[in-house]
Parts: sequence; C-alpha cells; structure tokens
Amino acid sequence: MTDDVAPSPAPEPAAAAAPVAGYRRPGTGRVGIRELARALDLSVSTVSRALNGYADVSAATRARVERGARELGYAPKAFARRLASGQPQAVALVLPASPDSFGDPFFLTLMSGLGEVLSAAGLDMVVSCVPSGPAETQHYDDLIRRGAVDGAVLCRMRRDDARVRLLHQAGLPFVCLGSTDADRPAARIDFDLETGFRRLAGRLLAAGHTRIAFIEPPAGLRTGEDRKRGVLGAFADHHLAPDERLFVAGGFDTASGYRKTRELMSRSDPPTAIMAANDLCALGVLQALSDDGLRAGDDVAVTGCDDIALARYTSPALTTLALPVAEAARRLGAMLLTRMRGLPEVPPDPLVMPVEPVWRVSHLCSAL
Amino acid sequence: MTDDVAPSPAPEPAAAAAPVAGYRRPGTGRVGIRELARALDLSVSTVSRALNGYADVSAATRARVERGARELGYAPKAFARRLASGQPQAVALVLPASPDSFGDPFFLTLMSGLGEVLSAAGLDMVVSCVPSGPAETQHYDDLIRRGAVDGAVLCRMRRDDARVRLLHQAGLPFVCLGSTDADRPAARIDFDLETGFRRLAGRLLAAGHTRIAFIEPPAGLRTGEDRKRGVLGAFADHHLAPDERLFVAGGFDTASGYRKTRELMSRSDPPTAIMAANDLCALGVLQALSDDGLRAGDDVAVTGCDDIALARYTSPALTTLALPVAEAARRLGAMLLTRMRGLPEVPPDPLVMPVEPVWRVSHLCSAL
DNA sequence: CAGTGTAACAGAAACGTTTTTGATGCAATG
DNA sequence: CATTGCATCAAAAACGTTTCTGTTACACTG
Repeated sequence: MTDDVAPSPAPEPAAAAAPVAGYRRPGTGRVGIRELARALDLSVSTVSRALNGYADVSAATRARVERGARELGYAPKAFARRLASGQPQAVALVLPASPDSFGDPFFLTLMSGLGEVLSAAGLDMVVSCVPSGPAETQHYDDLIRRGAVDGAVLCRMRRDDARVRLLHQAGLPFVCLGSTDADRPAARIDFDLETGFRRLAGRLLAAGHTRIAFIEPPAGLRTGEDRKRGVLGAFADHHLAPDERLFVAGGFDTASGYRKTRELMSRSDPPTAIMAANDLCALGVLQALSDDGLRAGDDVAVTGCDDIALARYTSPALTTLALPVAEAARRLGAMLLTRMRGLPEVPPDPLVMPVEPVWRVSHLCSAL
Repeated sequence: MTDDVAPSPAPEPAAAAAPVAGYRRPGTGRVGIRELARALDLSVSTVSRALNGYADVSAATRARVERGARELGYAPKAFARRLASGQPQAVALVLPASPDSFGDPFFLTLMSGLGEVLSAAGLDMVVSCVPSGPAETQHYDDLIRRGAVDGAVLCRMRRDDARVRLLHQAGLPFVCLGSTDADRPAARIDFDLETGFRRLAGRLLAAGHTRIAFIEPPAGLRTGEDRKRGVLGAFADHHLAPDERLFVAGGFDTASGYRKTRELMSRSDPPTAIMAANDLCALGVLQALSDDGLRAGDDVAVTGCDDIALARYTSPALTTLALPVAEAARRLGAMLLTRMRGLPEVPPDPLVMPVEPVWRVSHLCSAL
C-alpha cells in the first residue's frame, strides 16, 4: 500500500557519487536571508522580524530591509518557512478524475475562484486528479502524512464520506462544497439545488407535463439526492405522483444523457419532459432527441443544471439553473482561510447559496 | 510590486502571545523520523538511509524499517526533505485565467495527464490560474523565488515568450506545450496543427469551397500562427489564393465564434465554409448559423479543433481535429521529470505529435 | 598476528527559515 | 545616582529531514 517511501532502490551512487550536472541544487547561488542580512549589515533575525512585521524593529530599519529584499529579489523559501514556523503554505484540491467529469467547466471555475483567494493569501494550491473512491481517501492520507498541505477543499461529497472522517481525525482544516452525512459537522457551502430542481420541475408541471423524466447524477452523491428531492417536492406541490420509472440512473456526462434519452424515448410511453443531471448531460439529451427527429423545446421539454458557458448556444438554448460557483469558490476559500488560521473556531457554518433558473427555450413544449 | 513579504503588519501578538487554539502546529503529535527511529531502536540516520534505498543498510534492517514506517504511518515530510536534500517536490502549472478558456476541457485533460505521471513520481502539482500577460511572468517569478516549485509546465506559448526567458535565467527545469521563439531552445511538445488545418482546409477546397473563413485564435499565440499557416498552405496546394478578409481575429471561446459568424454571414459576400479556432469556438459558429436559419453541414461547412467530448453531440456532429492531449500531457510530464533529474542533459527534444481529422458531418455542404 | 578492508550502523552538521532568549544603550523614574 | 523601562537589535536554538564523517566489529589478507 504505502510503499512510496522507497522511491528508487538505487544503492546510492546517484545520490552520493556525483553531484549530477545540469540540475543545480536549489538555493545555490540564489540569495537567502543570510545574504540579505550580510548585505544590509544586520542580523538574520532582525531581517526576518522586519519582513514578518514584528514590532521591535525600527521603521527605518524595516524600510531598509524591505528595499533590500526587493532589490536583491529575495523572498523567504516556502519550505524553510513551513519547517521553522509551521505556518500553512499550501492547500489541497482533489478533483474527480472520472471520465464523466472531464471537461466539466464546473471544476475549472471552482479551481479558478479558489486559486484567486488562496494565492492572495500567499497559499499555493496543490491539485491532483484522482478517481473517486478508496484511492481518493488514500491520496488525502498521503498528502497529509507527507505534510504537503495544510488544508483541503473537498467536492463531490458523498453521504458518509470517508474523506471527512479522515480529515477530521488528522486534524486538518478543510471545507466542503456540498453537504455530507459524516457524524461530525464540517464547514461547507451548498447550492440549493433542491429548490432549484423544484422550481424547474414546478414549471414543467404547471405547463401540463406529467410524464417528467429525470436523468439522475451518479449514485452516492449527496447532490443527486438533493436534486431528486426537489423534483419529488414539485410533484407533491402539485398533488401529483411521479412515474418513478422515468427516474433513471445517469451521470454528469454528455454520453449518459444521450444514452438514457434514447432509451427513454424508445419506451412505449415516453416522457414529455426530460430533466438532465446537469448541462453536460443535457447536451446529450438534446442531441439524442435531435437524432430521433424530435425537437427539444417543442416536442419535448428539456432542462439542465449549471448554466455552463455554452448552454446559451445550444439549439434550442438550454433552460438551466445558474449556480454562483465562482462566488461559492471564493467564499469557500475564505472559509478555509479562517479555519486554517484557527481564528475564532468558527462554527461549522453551512452556507446555502441560492440557485437561479434561467428560462431559455428548451423547457418549452408546444406539443402538450 | 513585491510587497508580499510582509503579510500582516501585526506587531507580534498573534505570533507570540497565545498559541492560537484550534490549529495544532503541524507535526505536533504526529510521528516523525525521530519517533520511528526510537521505536525501532535505531539511529535517525539509519532509518533515513534505509527508507531512501542506500546500500549500507542490511536487508533485514531495511525491511524492519519499512514495516515500522507502514505501521506507524510515517512518511517523510516533504518540506523538510526539500530543505535538507534539495530534491524536487513540486512543479508548477499555470493556467490561463482568461474567461475565454474557462471551461475549456483541453486544460482539464492536460492537468489530469500531467498529474498522473507527476504524482507517480512523487511530485505535487501546484496549479494557479493567472491571466496571460505580465502578471503571469510575475507569478512564475514569485513561485521560483519562494522556492515553491522545482519545475514548471508552460502552455499557451507566445512567440518571444517572457516566461521562457525567466525560467532559463532562473535555471528552473521546464517544458512547454507548444513552441516559442525565445532565443534559447526549450524542451517541448507540439501538436502538428499546421498539417491538421491544412488537411481540413484541403478537404474543403477539394469539395469546391473557395470562400473559406477562418476565425483565428487570440493574437500572439504561436499555435494561432501554425493553424493559419496550415490554411494558407492548403490554398497554395490547390493553387488558389484565399480571400484574407475572411480571416478574422477571434478567440477560443464560444462567444467569439458566435459573434464572428454573425458578422461574417451578414456580409454581402459571405463564406461558404467557416473554420473555427477550436471546438468551443465552433459551437458558437454552429449556433449563429442556426440562428440565421442556416444549416451547418448543409448550407455552410464548419470545422473545429480539439475533438472535445461533446463535438460528437452537436448538430450536426462537428468535424474537427483530434489531438492526443492526454498522451501529450503524459509525455510532457515525463520530459519534465528527466530534466528535473538533470539526467543526461537531454537535448531540447522538440516532439511534434500528429493530429487526426475526425470527419463527421459539419464539414459537408450540399449547397455547393 | 598486525594490518587492511568492509559491512552496518551512529553522531553530528548541514539546509533556510522563525522564534526564543539575551544583550545593549538610553531615557525616564524614584 | 541607582533603577526601571523601553526600543532596538543579535545570538542561538529550534523545525524534520538528509548527508557527511566517523566508529565498531569482524573477516580476511600477507
């Protein structure tokens, strides 16, 4: 399992024999705090304290140090600082590497928003792509034991998520995008997808649809349950009972949207509306309908979720839910920062962010 | 500019006053090499040498150490190891944060492939999203000076790329996805987009198109020049001269594809074929045509580039170029590894990877 | 048998910071 | 005037590894 400790059983020649050419030992020749101190005729400790904003260094000296650092291009080495002070330097973001999320713009937006606030705080973001499942937890464990990161961001939450337990017991600060069932509460941000899907489905029901299909997200994901609860809620609102045979297991990818739609529409009693797990999935739905000679937004109503950039460019333009993911990412980052600084032991603040339907064309259905 | 050295001018209370609760100093309580050594009744140095595969430790001892490490869940702290040995621990990947590349699956695939081989080698991947331009170079500079990374991967190459000069002079190993003009050669992998676009355009010309529009990538990118050269080459192959007024500046995003197409098609002498900068852009083209009541693959021929997952789900299915980007990412990672290990001072191996047209439907045009 | 070589380990010095503790000079205090 | 307090700086001890330099015991050589 964890045999990563002995990377290469090379006896020792590569290490001790020759100082391999081509790769200069890092730090060599570059300016460290020692050189800076010497250049300024100050002690190392004073330079350090000046740069770190301690009070017992005169304004004049501080200015001189800062100027010197700028001129010599000095910045404290992150690893040394981490070793000496224990101050956090990096956080982990582990993305699902499942093929179904490849190319999901969602994660790029998440990453970008996160990176924005983290890098503003001087933290690096270590990202890795690992398939969901045990390997994922294993990967977190490795990151922690190696001390590679001082905090983590989780997404694609599952109920009773093993990662949450691991991070809790390791004592590593972390935040989640999405909720989980793990016994101990975790700081998180959630999109109110239940309400979102309820509104989407509500509108479809109000328009007279009764045979509404729902292509569900991959099993085990909390967000999948939320969405389904929303759809069911809408039926309840309208005092109607859904045909649950039209709720099929799907995924977040275009292919599954396509496949499931072909299957649904070939039934003897096909749906008049199809709600896709997300936009990527909805693209597959649109395509499948088109291949069947049907027109979305006319013969069949279709909805998505996420409002990715190209949702407005599909034909017909996709009705979907707009998620404030960039904003959520920034706030997630901020939440993580306060937890890492261990400030006022923030209560696990579950923040639910609203979700807004974007009524374009695809949800219409003149055939009804 | 570089005032990031004094993060918070807090006098020193937060630092010296109270050992803020909630955040346990990392390493505290966790097992270090010292604890492991004590538990095994060995010296620290022997444990280290055992784990690092040195020869002067008996097989029995080595096994005992490895077992102990596994049982106690010990892994050497990356930052301490980095400090003591200078062995590389992380590489940088800086993604363009321009809105036009948000959601481009290309980068997720790149990241995933890279991460795969890097993490197999025990390296972490530090990624950041920074808008192209001076800020980007600045960001690399910061990463280097802070010693946050020991290598870098560049993409979105520009001619005379400032990043290349910076990394060269900093002596940091790096590889590029795409070629550049910087005086000193750099290890890189390139997609043969010139040939790819030549074949795409060639087929269009062979089909009788003469008024071929080309929505170019953002200016300044090497890959843009390559693609254009390919298109021009095809015209030359057919002893024809293009109408260069149909070559318009565009971008890698859906919106610019849409906008430029509306503009092109509203001209008095519209094109009969439109070659988009990439697939995302082509989606905009398809949509614009559809909104104009035209049918791609029938009234107008359309091509893309990248073969993203949903290219096969557009209507009509998008003809495009398939790039082996996952494979390229893995090989880029491998190239970077050998350079970081400084092995046999590999010659800057420019590797050009072939690109394959995927003839679906959108390039057809019965109207001709 | 003195000497040499070697296998296997231990001790201690790095690595580049931060932080703790101490020292100095000088002004204000009693 | 002796003391206290303060402002400013310096010295040295961490931090958790790796690596350099010994050291020991033992088998071998001549």
